[in-house]
Amino acid sequence: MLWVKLSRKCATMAEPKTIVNPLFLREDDLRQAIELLFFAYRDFTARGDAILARQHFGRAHHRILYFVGRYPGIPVGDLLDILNITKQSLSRVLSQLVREEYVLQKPGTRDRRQRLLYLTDKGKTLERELTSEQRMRFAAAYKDAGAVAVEGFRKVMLGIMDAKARKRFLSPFET
Amino acid sequence: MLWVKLSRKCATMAEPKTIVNPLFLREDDLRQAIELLFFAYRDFTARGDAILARQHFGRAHHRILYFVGRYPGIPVGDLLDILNITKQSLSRVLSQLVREEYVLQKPGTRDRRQRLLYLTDKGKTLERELTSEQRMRFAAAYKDAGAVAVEGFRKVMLGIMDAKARKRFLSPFET
DNA sequence: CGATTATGTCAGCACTGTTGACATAAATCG
DNA sequence: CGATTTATGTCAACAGTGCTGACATAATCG
Repeated sequence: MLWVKLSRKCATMAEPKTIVNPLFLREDDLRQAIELLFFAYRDFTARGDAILARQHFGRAHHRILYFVGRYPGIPVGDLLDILNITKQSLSRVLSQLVREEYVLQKPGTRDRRQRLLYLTDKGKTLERELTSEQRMRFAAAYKDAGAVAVEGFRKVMLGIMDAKARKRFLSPFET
Repeated sequence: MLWVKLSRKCATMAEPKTIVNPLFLREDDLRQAIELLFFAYRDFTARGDAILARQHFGRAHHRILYFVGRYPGIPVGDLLDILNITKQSLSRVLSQLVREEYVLQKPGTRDRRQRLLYLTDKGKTLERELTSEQRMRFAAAYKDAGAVAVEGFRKVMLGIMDAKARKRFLSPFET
């Protein structure tokens, strides 16, 4: 549309970056960082949302499928910690996934209060469909960017996360 | 909570990268990438959401304030392009911001159909409060990660974005 | 002038997150 | 054992955000 006019105003957005002093972070660099994250996340999630809409599902369904697939047998409480939402929010979506047989619940053996979560075959299929698009996206981006860039990406993302999440990410065996 | 137990199960997440199978490594790297983006975005937006909740606002309000602050005088259509939402979705939030005097609308001079958007002082204040937290987050992350990592982050994020958005980001003068 | 464009609005629906209240079963502690 | 805590679930209400569909106005354009 009026992207040309708009673009004139954001000329600084794409000026050649010859980063001289990393400690002197310009306002514009930080704005650009915010926008990179915004646009990347926006496009990263867009196709998954479209797939989910077919099933009358939303992004929350994908998140559950993803993390249950990632940690088969995960208790509900751990999932809540990962997602940082209330049990009521989780319950609505999770019970739907259980009812429609994407997710299976088994009582815990050590602690029989727990409901351990597993993907059914149906759940695995949908999870794969959703996540594979995102993996391909990262595979392409990683390949284009190169190993050094990937390590840089990792560092910056870890720096953006809260200390708690970063700690978990880096030393999962820690109490 | 049960993070210890969970952690046992996600051992692959942080195991030293000495595993031989290259296919497994690749899969795991990509999963890790997805999770880095998820956790970073989750924590990146959390504090802003809390601030917005005070004003009975949501993330959409922040996005409008942000981009109007970024491109003063932006027409509504351009904002729609940036946000990738429908005019109805935008309108609900934008008219609220206009009504409560965070955003000012002026008819365009060249094209009087357009409503050019500007932040009021009130809007600037709130935008600054919201964005400054995010800028500080990136400032700290960038500082810790170093210049090389920042460039890597940029590359990967650009690779994740859709080609259209990447093009705009990289060559804003292009038609 | 007729068609298109920029913008707005009303209505309805769906997903997702919140708070508050209440409930059950199992583990834990004194 | 009995009291308490923990893990989980559920009902209800409310708010924010995105969508579709339909309709409206004013300005621009050919």
